Amino acid sequence: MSESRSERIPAAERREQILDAAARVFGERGYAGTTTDQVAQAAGISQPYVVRMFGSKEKLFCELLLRARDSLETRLRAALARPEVKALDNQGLKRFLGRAYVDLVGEGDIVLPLAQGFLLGHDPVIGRYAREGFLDIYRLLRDEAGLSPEEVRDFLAGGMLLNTLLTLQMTGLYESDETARELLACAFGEKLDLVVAPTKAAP
Amino acid sequence: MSESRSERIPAAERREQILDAAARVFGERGYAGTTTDQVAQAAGISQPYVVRMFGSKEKLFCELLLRARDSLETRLRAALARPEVKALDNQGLKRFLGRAYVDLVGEGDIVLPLAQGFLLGHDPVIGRYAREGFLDIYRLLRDEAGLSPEEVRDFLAGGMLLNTLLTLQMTGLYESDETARELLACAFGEKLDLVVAPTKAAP
DNA sequence: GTCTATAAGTGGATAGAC
DNA sequence: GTCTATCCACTTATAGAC
Repeated sequence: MSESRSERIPAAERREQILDAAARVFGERGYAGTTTDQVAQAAGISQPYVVRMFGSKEKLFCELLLRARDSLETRLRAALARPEVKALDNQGLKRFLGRAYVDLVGEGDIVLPLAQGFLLGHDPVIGRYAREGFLDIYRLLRDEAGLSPEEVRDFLAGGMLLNTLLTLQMTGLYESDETARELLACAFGEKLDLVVAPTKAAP
Repeated sequence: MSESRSERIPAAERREQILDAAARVFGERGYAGTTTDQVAQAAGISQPYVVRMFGSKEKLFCELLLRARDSLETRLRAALARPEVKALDNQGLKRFLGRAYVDLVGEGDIVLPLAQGFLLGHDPVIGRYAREGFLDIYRLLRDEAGLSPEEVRDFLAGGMLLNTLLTLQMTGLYESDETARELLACAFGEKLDLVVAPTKAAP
């Protein structure tokens, strides 16, 4: 049923598996709160292999940060390139990009490591990475989307709230707590079911 | 010059000292990223004493969460009780409360543990505390301040952005990075100098 | 490409002296 | 009220076999 030794798989592919697993675990438990062994178990391999593949826990996390930032930037640029956006004013554009962000969030745990990274300002290496990533997104929204600083601020603020609700696992209270339900509905809007009833596509 | 053994001080007072120190350290490094020894050093006492005083690291952190929530609620209620607020519409009220929040943030590191707690949704005990605290604030803003769910959402979103900029230590880039300067100015507004040039009052 | 074994270090908590 | 000493569990990382 379960094999104690993993199938032999090309390194590049295994690397992606580990990154996926790591994004989930780090996204949920944070950098310091996650052990390399938890990542290994989530990826179905041994702990030393995780370390060997990325050199260190820190490097693995930085990799995650880069990946999350790239996904986000790619997604935002794709949204900006759509024809509908021509017809939108900045207010409408902000909403449109906001929906694109929620879509990305709902698709998996790619962005939560970013949210966790934002708490690591004190760390000499990860902190620098995280600040750079944050400012990159800021500039993208300002220069490529053409939003004013205030509009960018409001967009980012909304994103931070969504991140917080997710890492708080407020979504778990949706059924049982009326206040939570109201807040979640208001924050996620029409995209609510992406986070309260995460659809696992059939394989 | 420095005494290796601390002065003998009443427990209640020592308790406050430890809580202050712990708020700083936990606020900066997060729950898992902080050791009880770091707290002890910040408070100028021995590590076992910290544990003994609060029973465990977890209980100490929960205490911090409660304290931060109380401070925040007290501050918001005080703001709501001021005479000027009568003349404000909801938009103005939101801004007024926002300034009250920044004041509290600028006064010390009382609220950052809250921000760190919001990342601990996965933890069975701390997660519950943090969610409850978050919903408490939500209800206060909705029921006592009379804001609509959307207005509360926007207020909270703004707060989450401020928290993020703080824990990211973006303020450290104020001098050197133009983008960071623009973003910080936009996010903190007139209260900017509370966070970029923290004034330590002379004793 | 992947594992087992393990070294080396760290951290929370307890016991007991003063 | 506060410390020193210390235990034990856990964690990252390395070595080396297969």
